Amino acid sequence: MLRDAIAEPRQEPRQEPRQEILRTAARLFQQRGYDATSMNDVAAALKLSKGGLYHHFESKDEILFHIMSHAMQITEDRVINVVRRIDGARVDAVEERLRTLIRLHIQVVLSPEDREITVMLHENHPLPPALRRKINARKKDYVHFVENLIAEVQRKRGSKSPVTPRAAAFALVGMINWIYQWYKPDGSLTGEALVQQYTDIFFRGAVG
Amino acid sequence: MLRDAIAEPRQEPRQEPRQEILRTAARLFQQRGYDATSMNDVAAALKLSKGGLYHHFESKDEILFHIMSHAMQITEDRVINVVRRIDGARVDAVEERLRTLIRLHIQVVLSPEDREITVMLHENHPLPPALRRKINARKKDYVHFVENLIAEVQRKRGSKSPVTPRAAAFALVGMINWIYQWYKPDGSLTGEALVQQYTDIFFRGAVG
Amino acid sequence: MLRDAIAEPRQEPRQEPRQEILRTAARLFQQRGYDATSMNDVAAALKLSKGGLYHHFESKDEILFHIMSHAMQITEDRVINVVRRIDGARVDAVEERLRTLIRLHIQVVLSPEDREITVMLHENHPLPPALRRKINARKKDYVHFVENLIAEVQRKRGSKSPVTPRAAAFALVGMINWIYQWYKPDGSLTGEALVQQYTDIFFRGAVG
Amino acid sequence: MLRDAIAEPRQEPRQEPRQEILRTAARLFQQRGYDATSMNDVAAALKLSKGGLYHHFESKDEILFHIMSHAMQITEDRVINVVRRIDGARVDAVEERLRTLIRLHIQVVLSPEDREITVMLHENHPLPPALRRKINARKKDYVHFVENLIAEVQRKRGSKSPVTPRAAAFALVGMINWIYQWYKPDGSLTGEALVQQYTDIFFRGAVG
DNA sequence: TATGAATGAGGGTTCATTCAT
DNA sequence: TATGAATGAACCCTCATTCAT
Repeated sequence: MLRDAIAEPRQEPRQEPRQEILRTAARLFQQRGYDATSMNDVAAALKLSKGGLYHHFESKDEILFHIMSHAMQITEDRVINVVRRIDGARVDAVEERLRTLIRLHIQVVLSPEDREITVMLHENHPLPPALRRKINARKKDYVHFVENLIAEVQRKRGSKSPVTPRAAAFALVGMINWIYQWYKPDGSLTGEALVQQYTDIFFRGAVG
Repeated sequence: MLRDAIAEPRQEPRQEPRQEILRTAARLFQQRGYDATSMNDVAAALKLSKGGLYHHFESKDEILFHIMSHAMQITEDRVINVVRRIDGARVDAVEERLRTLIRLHIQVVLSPEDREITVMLHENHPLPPALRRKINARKKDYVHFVENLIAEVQRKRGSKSPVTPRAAAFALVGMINWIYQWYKPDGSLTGEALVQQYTDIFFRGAVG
Repeated sequence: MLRDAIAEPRQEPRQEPRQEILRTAARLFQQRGYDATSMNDVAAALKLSKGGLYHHFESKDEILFHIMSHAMQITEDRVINVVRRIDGARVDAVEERLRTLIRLHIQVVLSPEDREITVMLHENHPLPPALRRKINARKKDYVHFVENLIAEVQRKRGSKSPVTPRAAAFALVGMINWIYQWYKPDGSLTGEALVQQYTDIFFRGAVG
Repeated sequence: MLRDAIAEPRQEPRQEPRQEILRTAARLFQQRGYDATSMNDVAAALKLSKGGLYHHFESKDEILFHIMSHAMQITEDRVINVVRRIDGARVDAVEERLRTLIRLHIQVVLSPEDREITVMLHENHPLPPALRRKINARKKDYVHFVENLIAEVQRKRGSKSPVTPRAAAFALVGMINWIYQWYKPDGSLTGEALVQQYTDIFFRGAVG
């Protein structure tokens, strides 16, 4: 133990090249699709040989899994953890939490540097079952978090809405996640406008 | 002989085999993903040789394209055309149109026998650009139809909502289309419940 | 016997469709090459189904063989038989025979309606050995005929040329057959000019 | 170890495998024809997997193109460049150039180790248009070289022959290139005899 | 005769992965 | 670590041929 710490200070593989591979692979997977992207493509984009790639990741599956894990991590860090930190003592804190979640979730989906999000949203099929289950569990946790938050807001508001938090959570997550299917950053709709629109729709309906 | 002559009055030029191929292919594409399904798989599922498959379709791409076209056709037939037929003279006809659209769109997405819908929603990447553009044009038309319908409802209601029909249309279509990603037919949420929940959310918000 | 002749007056397959198939196939084989032309291509060009084609010919090989046979027939009819008919009694008849052979052979190679010639010259490989041997025998006979003719001319002229009739025959046949590789009908060199040039070259050399 | 270090001073970046592939492929293409030779055949002859073959060449087309390029290179190196080096000052140098060209060209066609020559002469069809144009340009250059040489000889000789250098060049090239269609190395006609025969025919005619 | 459906073998090519160097 | 060569399975597709109708 001690010997290891001294004699081999850097036993674990360096993290930077792995990160760069994941970033590049995520970009390619997003642009062309996972199946249409070969390990050759990834290696070439990194100016690396195919063999070199396999020194960092055991398989293409593993790369996809790490991209998805990273995407979940980003979501948890930049949405859930931030929302959790909002002070619950204030009177309208709960509602602010929900509004913040909507805003942050949309920002994550729109963030152009986070290609892994789109990959996570789209590439469910190729992942081997065992790994898919892991990702799905985290996705489910996310929806649960949203569901609980919605329930809290309804409670705080004394809402008599027939809408169940569960369905509301799926609706919210669905309308936000679907954004990657149609949103063009150079279109007329800015990210901020989208946040306000979707917040309004979710809180007050679209035709009120 | 005579029996045949009576029972099968004429051997009309068979369009069926194409339909059966599309049905089977759609099922496999939905289950395993387009890229993960080989023409061999499709042929085997049809108890046909690979070569026999190519007697009916020129390429795997073409099959995918026809599946997607068919999915759009279903959507247009079973949602748009039905909605259009609702009598516009009645005082609340416009709102009923929108409610009907939500219901029918959800039913189409949930319909277990229409595998092509899911394929259309998911498999954008593999389609060659020229064919993809055709499908995308029809998808865009659909969203426009929804957008116009929402605008009408807002007008009829004298809505002062800051929500634009465009954003509302994307939100609605997104939350419905996303259903295929999580819905389990054997779960606790029935299709009809889902319709009511989503309608409420869209008309009055989720926490009102 | 008698019965046959009466009851089935046209026992043998009609010849016309076979001829048309051969003509069309020869054109396609010449344009695209034998291997690059599928039976489908041939059938389509004839506005015939693939199955229909096989009622007239047993195999693609057989078509190629008949094309080549026909090409040999043309050569024999339009070159050898004509040359043979030139009256041998006249004093310079032998030399005229050779000049005529050169002219007719070139005309056959250049004849735009006789696609089978080019096919015969080019497509040796695809023919099955047994059939190839048949064609090759006739090709050999042709060269022999040329060789004998050249020998006669040399004898009549009392030539002391060291050139053997055999080599001369190959040279003559080679330079004429090769024409299909480079000749463009719309170029500056007319067929008649080519005849005169090649005749001169063969009789008196190219730089005399 | 030490032995190795001495015997094989350095493992230079291997260009050999490509050369060996081209050599083997040329042999097979010549024997069976390009279309009748599969990549499997080539790989098997090299004791290589099909996939391994594609490590060195991108496509079958590319292999054919390189074979043909190499054939043209051989022709240019062993015929044109040698002929060009013949001293032009001597009085009969021009005629010697032409005689040398005939000899060297024939030797190239007869050379049993240069299979690519035959392939280049025969396999025009399979090459994609873009590549075919490149090869054809070099072929044309060759004929032009021959044409110019013939013109020079005629000039030097003060020839009054009606034979144009252009037609003479085609005739010469044709009769030589055609050799591959009939020549048997084990026949009675030696290469050297063939050279003398063809030279005589071309300079003085076959029946003079 | 003619058709259209079907077959089965094989075509060229791709690709994730392995491994000696 | 990194490379380049190699593998072997699979992929989409083509094609000569057959056969029931």
